[in-house]
Amino acid sequence: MTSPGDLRAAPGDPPARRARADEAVATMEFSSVYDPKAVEDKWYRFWEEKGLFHADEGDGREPYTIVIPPPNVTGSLHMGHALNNTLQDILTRWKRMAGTSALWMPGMDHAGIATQNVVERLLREEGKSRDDLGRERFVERVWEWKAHYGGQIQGQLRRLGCSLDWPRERFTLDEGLSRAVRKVFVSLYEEGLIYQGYRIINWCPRCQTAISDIETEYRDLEGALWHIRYPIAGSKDFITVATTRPETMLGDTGVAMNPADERYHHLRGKKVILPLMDREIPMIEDDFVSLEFGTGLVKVTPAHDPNDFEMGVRHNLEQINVLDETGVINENGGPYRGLDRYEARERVVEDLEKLGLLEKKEKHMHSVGHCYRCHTVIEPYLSKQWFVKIKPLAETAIKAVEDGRIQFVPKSWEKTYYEWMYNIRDWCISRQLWWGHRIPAFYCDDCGRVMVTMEDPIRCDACGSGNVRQDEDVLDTWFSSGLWPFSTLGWPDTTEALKKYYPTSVLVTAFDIIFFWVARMIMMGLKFMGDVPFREVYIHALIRDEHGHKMSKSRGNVIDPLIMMDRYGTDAFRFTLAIFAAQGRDIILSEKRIEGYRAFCNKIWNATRFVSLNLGEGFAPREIDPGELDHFDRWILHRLNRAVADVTRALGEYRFNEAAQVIYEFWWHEYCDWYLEITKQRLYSKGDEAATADTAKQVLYLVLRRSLQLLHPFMPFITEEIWQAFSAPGEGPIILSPWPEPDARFDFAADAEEAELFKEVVYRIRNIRGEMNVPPDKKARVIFKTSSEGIRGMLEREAVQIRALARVSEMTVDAAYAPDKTDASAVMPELEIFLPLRDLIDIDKERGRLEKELARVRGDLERVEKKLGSADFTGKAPAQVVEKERAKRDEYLALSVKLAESLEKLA
RNA sequence: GGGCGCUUAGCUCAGUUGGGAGAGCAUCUGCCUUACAAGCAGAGGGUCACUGGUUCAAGUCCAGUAGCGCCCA
Repeated sequence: MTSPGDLRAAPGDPPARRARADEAVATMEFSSVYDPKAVEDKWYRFWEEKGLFHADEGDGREPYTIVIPPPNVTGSLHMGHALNNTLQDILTRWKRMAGTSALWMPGMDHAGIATQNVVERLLREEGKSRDDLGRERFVERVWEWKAHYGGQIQGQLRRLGCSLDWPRERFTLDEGLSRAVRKVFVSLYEEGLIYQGYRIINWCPRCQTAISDIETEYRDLEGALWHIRYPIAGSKDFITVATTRPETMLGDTGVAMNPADERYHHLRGKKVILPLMDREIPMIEDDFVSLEFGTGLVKVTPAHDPNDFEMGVRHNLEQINVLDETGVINENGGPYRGLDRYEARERVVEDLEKLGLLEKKEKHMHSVGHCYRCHTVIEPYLSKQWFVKIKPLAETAIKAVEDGRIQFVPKSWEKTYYEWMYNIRDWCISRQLWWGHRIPAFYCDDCGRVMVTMEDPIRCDACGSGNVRQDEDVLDTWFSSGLWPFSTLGWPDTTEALKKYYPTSVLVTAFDIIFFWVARMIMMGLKFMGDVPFREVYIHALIRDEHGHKMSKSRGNVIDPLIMMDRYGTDAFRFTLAIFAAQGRDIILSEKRIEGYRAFCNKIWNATRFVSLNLGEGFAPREIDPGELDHFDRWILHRLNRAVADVTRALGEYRFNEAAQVIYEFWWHEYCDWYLEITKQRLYSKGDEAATADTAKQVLYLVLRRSLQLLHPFMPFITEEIWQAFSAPGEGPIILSPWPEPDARFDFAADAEEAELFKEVVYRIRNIRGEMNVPPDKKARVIFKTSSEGIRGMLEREAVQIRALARVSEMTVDAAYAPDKTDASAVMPELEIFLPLRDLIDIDKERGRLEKELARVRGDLERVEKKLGSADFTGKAPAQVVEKERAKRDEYLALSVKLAESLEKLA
């Protein structure tokens, strides 16, 4: 076994290292159909075992870093992951080949709520609850679960071919990252940026924890608006309030009106009687109350609504919490105690109706918050929680994007980022869970002192009491993910890795976690590293179903990436994702498309098979001397240069679809369709062409190798398989081979143009044959009529190729040819092509063909002449554009004249 | 209610300083041509959602309308 050091090129190696001359390439038998299953596992193991994904902080190369958006430990690979990680792998493999120290940092997220839910569900199946086990035993149980069932996604990422530096893998709950979390918490607390407070938070009664604002998803639901009468104290009159949540009235401590609302001025300073509870509550006046909505009077429940909470604080109203953590009415709810919130709603409404206090019930659409984890309806709930004071952090984070230290690609996402950052509210970070980083706050039971420290205190630092206990809550999982770009590199220690690889180069993610994650990493990175966590943020598409909905299990609209990989091979799947990944648009994936790119894999495979069969035993690659190249060699090498430049540029701009498209086009429609076909004459024939056979082999081999390299980031497996099955001694694996660069010796623009003319000639003859239904075995005679010396030279020189590719038996060039009535014809600039078809010709068909062509050309001519006839155009358009139009006119004119002549002969 | 995006061939989608409408799949025709039938050669198919504006010139820039979707409240 070779060690990684041997496979890896030294930093000073020339970029275009080639195999030494005179050494024969290894060849192998290729089957006629590519079988992905036979190669994928093999090469992944090879790369991983040899440590080829490893980036070495001491290698002296330029760093290139990507940190993986850590998947949940409970997660398994879905389409979003597949796209996200394919794109990161493309970038990483590209940059690794391009000679940088490319680090792709792997890891996972402990996913507090999700993981705890999974384990609690398992316990329930055993008839137990987490309380039966107790905190310590429960957390142990979660670790056990993780050891056995967690992290399935890692195997799936390997399956996808991800070149992650696995030995560096981190987990948000491991020792080092926990130390980072604690350090951040303690410093923010000491700075006053973390505080504890009583607030209305979003409470999930099922998960029984607080969640943050952004973890709450709003959905429009049809509910009801109940109009309820509250008697005015000391009067027979009553007022009417409207509410969507009647059960909360049990906690009402006031009724509010807008001070400008003249309808209700008679109520100023009055009190009303809260029905069912028989509590006297005050009327208050507050600008918040809308004059238009409902009756213009609103019940105020400070403990169960964020706006009411604010009003309650302004007017010094009592806060009465009527719910417990499970969403059941508590002792403050009087006779309704013990009822679930929805049962209580029904009972309250029934009772009001009996009392004649229910005025009416209307249908009402409103937006209701749901838990993003379990989709339970969120309860706005008053409780004591920990918060991050976010404004000061957000300000620096906004600046970092404004001044360009961080750039979003596509740029339009910056607006979304600003929008959120300007309106950001304090972040509730405490969760009433057991699985996570326990909040490092300690309370003295004797004096009430709160201590937030790096080391667990044994006694109170104020009164010396030993009755010290730690806060029961854990931190929001995103608190630790926010530190990911530096905590994974060793922070708070100053490691070599941290010095070399921070700031990271780019963060690749979908827009749906810009708020959850991207913004928080920026804030935390700037705060604790003093520098941005990444220089660019590439926001890619979301994969949606055919209706434009996000794919999700509950919708049942998922396409399973693992099944796609099984069915079509990983390379075809990855390539499809890449070619779909256009900027700024979501992806609606179709399986047909994956199938199409499986055919591309097969095409590559068979092209290789062709080359392999034809190079022959003992083929040895050597330096190519530009002087030995014929026009087609020059054409394909020129096109290769273009492809290399285009792919490199596109990748640099995160235009994955463009890069993939260029490679596809080059491989299939240039290399396979034309160059391979052209070399056949040179490889097989015994004529003059045979003299250039060796050159053709060298070019076939060189272009194949470079094309494989271009394709490698997209299709890692098939390219490595072919590369190694078919390489010269001393050449390392493709994954470490140097990224191709355009070779200035191979810029042959003029030859390329001539080759395009040749292709057009072949196409025209094929077109006639196809339209006239001339069977392939029927070879045709062709006469070329031209007075151009250049064209004549090309035709004569490439006679063998034209005969082969257009299936021509005999061809002549004759400037004075007088066509026969039974000739089919085609017209090109400065060239006419005639095929004497004799009895094969269908005169009507030929006439139809020419008429169609003539109509097209005349249409073009008309358009151009109209343009040129306008003084505005000739006067105002750039001279270059006008000149181009004139040239077009001359061409169309010539073509139309000749077509008309041909038609006349048929008459 | 506020913001953003989309509307191009039957389907899924490209189209980056405004200057010749494209790909894959599907359809039709002819071919098992010794790399590949997961293939080869050829063909048909679009008022670039609609209306107006800017411009010599608009799929591309601007405004409005309609439909669809997303995010936030």
